Amino acid sequence: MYEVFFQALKNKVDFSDEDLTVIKKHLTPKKLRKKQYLLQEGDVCKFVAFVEKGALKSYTIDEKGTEHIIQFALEGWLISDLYSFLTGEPATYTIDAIEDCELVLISKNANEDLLRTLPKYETWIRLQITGAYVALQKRLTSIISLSLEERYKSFTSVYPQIVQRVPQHMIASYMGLTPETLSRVRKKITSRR
Amino acid sequence: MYEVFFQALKNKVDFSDEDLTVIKKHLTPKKLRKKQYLLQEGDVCKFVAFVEKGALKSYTIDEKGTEHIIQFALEGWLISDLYSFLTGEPATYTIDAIEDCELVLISKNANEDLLRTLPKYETWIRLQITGAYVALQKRLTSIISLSLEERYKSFTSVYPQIVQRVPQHMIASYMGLTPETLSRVRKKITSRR
DNA sequence: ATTTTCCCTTGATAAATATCAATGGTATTT
DNA sequence: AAATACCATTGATATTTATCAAGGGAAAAT
Repeated sequence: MYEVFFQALKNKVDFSDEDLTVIKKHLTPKKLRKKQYLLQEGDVCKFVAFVEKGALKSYTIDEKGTEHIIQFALEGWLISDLYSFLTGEPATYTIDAIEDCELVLISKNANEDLLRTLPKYETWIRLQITGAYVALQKRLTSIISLSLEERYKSFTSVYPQIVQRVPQHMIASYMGLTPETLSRVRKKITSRR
Repeated sequence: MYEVFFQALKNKVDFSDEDLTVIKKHLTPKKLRKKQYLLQEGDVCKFVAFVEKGALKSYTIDEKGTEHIIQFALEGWLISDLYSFLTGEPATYTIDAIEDCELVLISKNANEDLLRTLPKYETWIRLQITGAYVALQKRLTSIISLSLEERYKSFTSVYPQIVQRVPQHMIASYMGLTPETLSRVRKKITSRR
């Protein structure tokens, strides 16, 4: 249990076995069936979730009922509504399972305890969030500076696992497109080979 | 000197006077005239810059020579090419001054020393990057889920200082639009009042 | 085995946005 | 004070993307 999570911890920071034991005490495992909610918009987000297995997405729904995907999370990734988690405000995102999932939840209390008592945990969190920030900035850069075709190619080369496991209409949503437009972009790309 | 920076430090974390003295030793002041470069694409980014005074932008330039603005930074904000700073790879962004600037530079060595020796500094950095991540995620959300009009309104209400101090064509670039389109969006909004 | 649901594609058309060109205003430089 | 550079706006047109509608195939449910 928690194998993927512990591996992720050790990859970045040199935790001792005692550190890991302490961390373990603060974790809660959770399984989720495909299509189940992890978080619903309007609820307060009380955890950060680490994905041991499976795939999830976070998204908003607009007035028309259209889903706009903010983030995917596969094995080894963290997912949460960070703003809600940090402030206690109602979540603006919904999170649900694209596949059956095994998660490791870090509650607000657990997070605060670990930050207070285990400096290495804070280092790990800092590295995680820094990596997430850099990745998000790259995504934004590609949105405002590349053509659709280039964006899609870049996406498939950076996240081939997502392309394989997630339906295309979700990738379209993640890119801010309609499924029809993404289908046409893909056609153009493949017809050119 | 460094007043704004120290205020930003104290706002988030309870630094002692000794802490601040230690930090001060690691800082380098820098002034920049309007239009001067702080960082050029291709160079390695060797610092994180805190803005004491003035305004800067980071951006990429595409094959056509068009500038795509990734970030603005006003007083109290940090700006850098974080990926280049962390990895030592050549920067993908250029940073230059929109107004005359007074900056506080934190070099790579300074950053590493402070992280190693001053846990509170790590906490401050973690809080900064977390805030930046949340803000970036909001920007992304508005790009993929709002109409142009709503996005511009949201931008002006979140960043009124930027609207006042930065030419509109730069805001258009930041939004991924042509100046003409932004001008028309603005016209629509104002004509409706 | 059949039905149902989900997903992707395609076509026709509408709407949004970019491009190109021109103008006038304002600030800055000379 | 004149000249220059910078900036925002507007119009005409082209391009891109969304919308609406339909169909077919594969997977999942019954």
